Amino acid sequence: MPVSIADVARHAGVSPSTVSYVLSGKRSISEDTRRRVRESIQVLGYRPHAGARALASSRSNTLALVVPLRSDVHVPVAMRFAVSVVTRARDLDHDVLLLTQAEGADGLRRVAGSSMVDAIIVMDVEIDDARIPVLRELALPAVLIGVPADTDGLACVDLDFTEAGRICVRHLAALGHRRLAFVGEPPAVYERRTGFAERTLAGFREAARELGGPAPAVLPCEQTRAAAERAAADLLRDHPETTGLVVQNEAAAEPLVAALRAAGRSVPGDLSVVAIGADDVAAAVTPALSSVGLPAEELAERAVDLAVRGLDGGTPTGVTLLPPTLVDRSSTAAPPRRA
Amino acid sequence: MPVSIADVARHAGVSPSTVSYVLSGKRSISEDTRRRVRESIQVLGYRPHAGARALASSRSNTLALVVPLRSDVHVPVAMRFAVSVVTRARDLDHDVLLLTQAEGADGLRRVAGSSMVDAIIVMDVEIDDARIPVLRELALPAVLIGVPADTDGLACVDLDFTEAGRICVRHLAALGHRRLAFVGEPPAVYERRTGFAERTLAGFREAARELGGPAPAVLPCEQTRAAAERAAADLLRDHPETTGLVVQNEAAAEPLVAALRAAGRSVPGDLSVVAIGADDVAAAVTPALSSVGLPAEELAERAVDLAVRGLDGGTPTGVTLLPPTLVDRSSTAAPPRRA
DNA sequence: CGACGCTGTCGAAGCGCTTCGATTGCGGTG
DNA sequence: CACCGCAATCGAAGCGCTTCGACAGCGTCG
Repeated sequence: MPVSIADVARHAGVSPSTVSYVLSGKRSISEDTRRRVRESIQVLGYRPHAGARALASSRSNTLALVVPLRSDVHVPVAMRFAVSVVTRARDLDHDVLLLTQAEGADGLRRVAGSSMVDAIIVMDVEIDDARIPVLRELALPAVLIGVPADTDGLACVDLDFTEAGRICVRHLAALGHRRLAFVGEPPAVYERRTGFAERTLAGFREAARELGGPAPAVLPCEQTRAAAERAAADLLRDHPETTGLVVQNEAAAEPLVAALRAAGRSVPGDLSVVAIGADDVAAAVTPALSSVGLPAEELAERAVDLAVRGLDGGTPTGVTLLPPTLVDRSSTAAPPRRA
Repeated sequence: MPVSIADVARHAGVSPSTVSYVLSGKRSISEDTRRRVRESIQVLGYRPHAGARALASSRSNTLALVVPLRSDVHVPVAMRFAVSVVTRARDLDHDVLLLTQAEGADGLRRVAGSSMVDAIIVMDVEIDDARIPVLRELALPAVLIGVPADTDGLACVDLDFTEAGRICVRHLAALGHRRLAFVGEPPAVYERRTGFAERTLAGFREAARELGGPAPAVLPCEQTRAAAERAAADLLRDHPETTGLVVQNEAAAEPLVAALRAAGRSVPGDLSVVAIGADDVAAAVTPALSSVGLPAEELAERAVDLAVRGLDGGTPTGVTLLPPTLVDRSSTAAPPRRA
């Protein structure tokens, strides 16, 4: 039942090495031979043995993907990344080994040490991530989706969240808003210093500062309906002057807006809202939220490309920040005129 | 940098085969030798080469996991399965290769044919799933999470959804409810005949029939807030006599109940609601919903166990149905007395 | 027209591991 | 005391593939 390269070679009347070269294209093979070999492969249903191949070529054609399993990351977004990574990897003839956060640094050492994978892609990176030093010592290409403090010797891909924060402020400012507020991720996300959250806030604050006026309110928020409702109440009570709101929290966006409207605030009549995150969730809110989308598919593709490309020509390095774009929907308008 | 078994053998003053036997435990080795070998492994930082091992032993110690990426499966639930599968696999010293639905039957053939994996676990199985025949011909252990029509030669693990449907009815009936309704998964889920949805409905209908009276209303429902609100409105308009409601749709449960309450119906005062699905989402609704939980972790564990155990002692076969349990929360009570 | 450089192919040497005899000392048995 | 069986170990033969060096044939150039 197991067809080997030798079987194919015999069937095609060539040597095993020729079959190998047909498959890899690393040496020129006559048109005729190539055809015969391909036919034999077809007829016999030959599939190269992945282990043997990895052994002989020291290439497994497999990528490791570390997915987060924290309760405070938005699962559908993480899943979009994961699926996009797999899809892109397959396009480049690679497979994906799934690791959980829980495996930690040891897991990385294990899969790298046993040559199971050619490169590692890590999601949900913290500013001072414990896995960074390990990744660096591993001598495998590593690509982070997210940007840590020290990016030396690593490849990082992310949305330019700092700019995303700024863009939201500028968009609101251009409409005339001066009193802004920010509803963000759960406190734990900031506490462990997750790159994207921290950077967004930095960009938001920086742009808000340039606007002048008092520092805007910033409210972290758990990913639950109840927390979002609480945030809405807090906002209306403690910062009633707010006319422009930026929300970075996929789970809270809808209930937050719903709560604001339930409290009698019109969006965007009284309060303009801009979201940062998955575009589909922003678009699904009533009213559809203007938003800076998270291009998960593109980020994932870039990450895979870097990982696979990195396999030849040295470990890839450097930070790739995708430019954010704000899609204008029906949740932003000029602020109400002062009474 | 790459330490091989020969290096370890030299360092420990034994032959490579002895090192191998220390690692595998397949032959008795003296306490003393074992210790020396272990030390050398430690000191040199040896990791067996996965490919070489797979080649020599025809065992990859890797499982393939096929995850669904349909828009109509609840992503967090799928993720819980996936993470649980990986976790359990690691406990049994296996890794997990991630395949997407999109890879389809060819993907299965590929990973099986190239000996990348020792077994395959498939989620989101349909009653007449196109992958079933492929799985059967593959001669690798295959474990399905879900139950197709023909389970010959396959191992299947699932919650007993038929019984889950019945239990909900019985629970409501015991409280005195006679007029029931069912809000289910998106229409597409039924159209492609996904096992769990179809079985739940069958159990529900069967138990409802035994209650006597007219056939209960069944409303499929997309996984959006708007759809859930529509379902609530439809229910109140077309089936106002309903006092007991069963919901199998993680995304719709909360908005559905919210809409019913917004329409002036008290839960459980006017309407009792039982959910089927992830326990955490049911518990998070206001009021917390009585529910039949989906034991994703346990199902995943069983699936992995079957897959790995199946590796020795022939392909595992047979259907394992976990008994459902209803957790009583605050969403069910006696129906209102007739006016 | 001999040397040269291609192109297309082959053979053989590994890659690092497992596993199947075979071998060597033992203590114990009859 | 010759013999047996068992525990502990070794050596060698692969597993299926890639890749390097050789080499045969052939058109070309000086």
